[in-house]
Amino acid sequence: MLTQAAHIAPTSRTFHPAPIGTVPQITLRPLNHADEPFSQAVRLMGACMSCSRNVEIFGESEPAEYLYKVVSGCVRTYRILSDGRRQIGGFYLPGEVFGLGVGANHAMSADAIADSTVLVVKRSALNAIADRDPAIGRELLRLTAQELRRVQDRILLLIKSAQERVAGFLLEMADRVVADEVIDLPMSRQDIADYLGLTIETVSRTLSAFERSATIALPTSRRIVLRNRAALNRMIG
Amino acid sequence: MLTQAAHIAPTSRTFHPAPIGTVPQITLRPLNHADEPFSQAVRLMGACMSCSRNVEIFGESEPAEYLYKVVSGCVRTYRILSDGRRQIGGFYLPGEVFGLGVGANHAMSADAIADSTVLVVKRSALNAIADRDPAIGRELLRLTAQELRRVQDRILLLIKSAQERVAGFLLEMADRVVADEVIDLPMSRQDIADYLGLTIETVSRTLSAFERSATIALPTSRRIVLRNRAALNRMIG
DNA sequence: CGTGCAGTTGAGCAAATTCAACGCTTGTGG
DNA sequence: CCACAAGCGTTGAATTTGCTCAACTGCACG
Repeated sequence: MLTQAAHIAPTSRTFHPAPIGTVPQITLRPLNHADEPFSQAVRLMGACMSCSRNVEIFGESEPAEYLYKVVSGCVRTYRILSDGRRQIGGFYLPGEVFGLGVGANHAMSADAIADSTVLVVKRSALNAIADRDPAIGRELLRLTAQELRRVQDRILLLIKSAQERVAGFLLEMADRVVADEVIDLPMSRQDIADYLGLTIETVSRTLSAFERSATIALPTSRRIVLRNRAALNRMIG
Repeated sequence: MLTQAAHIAPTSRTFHPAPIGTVPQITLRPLNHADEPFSQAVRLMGACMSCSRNVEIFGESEPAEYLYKVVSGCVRTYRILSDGRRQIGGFYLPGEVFGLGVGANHAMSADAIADSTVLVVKRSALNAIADRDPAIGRELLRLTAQELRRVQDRILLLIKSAQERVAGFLLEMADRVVADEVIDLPMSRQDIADYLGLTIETVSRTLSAFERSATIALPTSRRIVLRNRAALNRMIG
């Protein structure tokens, strides 16, 4: 009886990773660990594709044939509950991998929050070379364990008060985008609310309270300036 | 500003997996997948140890040298927040593996809820043979991904109402213990509360309400009889 | 028999949700 | 170009939920 999922944009389910031909404006930026066997394999075997805002990348319980790496933009994973509530599994920024987890089917749906480009690589191909090169398997395991760790950290957030959740969210985002003081959020208030298990109103009120106490500034609703990071750190305990 | 961690038993930090000599009453029961390379390796290379109630198995941020598999009893993992609150990461029943996740150090502490026996296997040994046998690596990945999935499912619980959380917990436990109607919980109300991000009073009240509505019966406080599983399923949506 | 621990229950309170209204920006069509 | 609708975000008031504090029960153990 919490968030009311609100307005899920009618994502066009037309997109599928199969058509390799759709190579868009490839922004070849320096990928991190670009020289490792895993990243190498992803770059060699992966197809680069672009998807615009609100376009679905894969759907819950669809066969999980591919692994994805964000090149630019931002992707969210989510589940819709039967009563319409939505839970966001995570936000994925450039350089981050999503679609992890074994089992035949995806546990969540994924779509682009902003216009994005994504590297797509066939899971079976990755597994095949993992059998020959242990480094690939280790990297897959490392990524999965890192994702596990991140989700565990979020559980820690979800048992806390609204103020602590929002503070924790801001610090997490500041940590993940290179920006150190000014954060440009790619996601809406509704996304943040569904990520933190709060309502959009509570998120908004909490941010306003932070602004009143000079902890942050809100030049625009999506741009957040951390004025007093120490105060935020104190909140999350 | 939620749960108040309450009464963490003074776990004796004396225990460490190193002393292999401490082989206790080894209950050799049929392990699941006992013939697979992974389980085989764990059985061959693992040391069986017993630990009694409230004895710590490993501590948060200790070096993660070992992997553990519950043989009998029940283990919980947890983190203590700076303000004293406790978050339980998970309960591990016989046959289940804990201590997963890479990185040099553990993300959580672990201790025995009831007198337990646990198989302990050196991570480095497992990694060494994983480089030669891809099946080991795959199984490690599978277990980590399964753990990830379980944690994601719990996030879905944590964004819901107290009633939904408790109902979800009961159904999860019913699913994991072989018992189909009568569940004997190994954990206290405080453990359940810290697992679900609720207070002990709310858990107790919710269970009482379930009993009044004839959804469950409570012969003793730790024994729960599911009288109307459909009603519980309806609650979790 | 008293002490301590685990669990239950009640009353009051604080926090977050719900419902509702409003402001701002954007895009669209006349 | 303006009017208007739609989407997003903010704010206020009333309500609900779950927490805090406190008392009380049953049980095990010395």
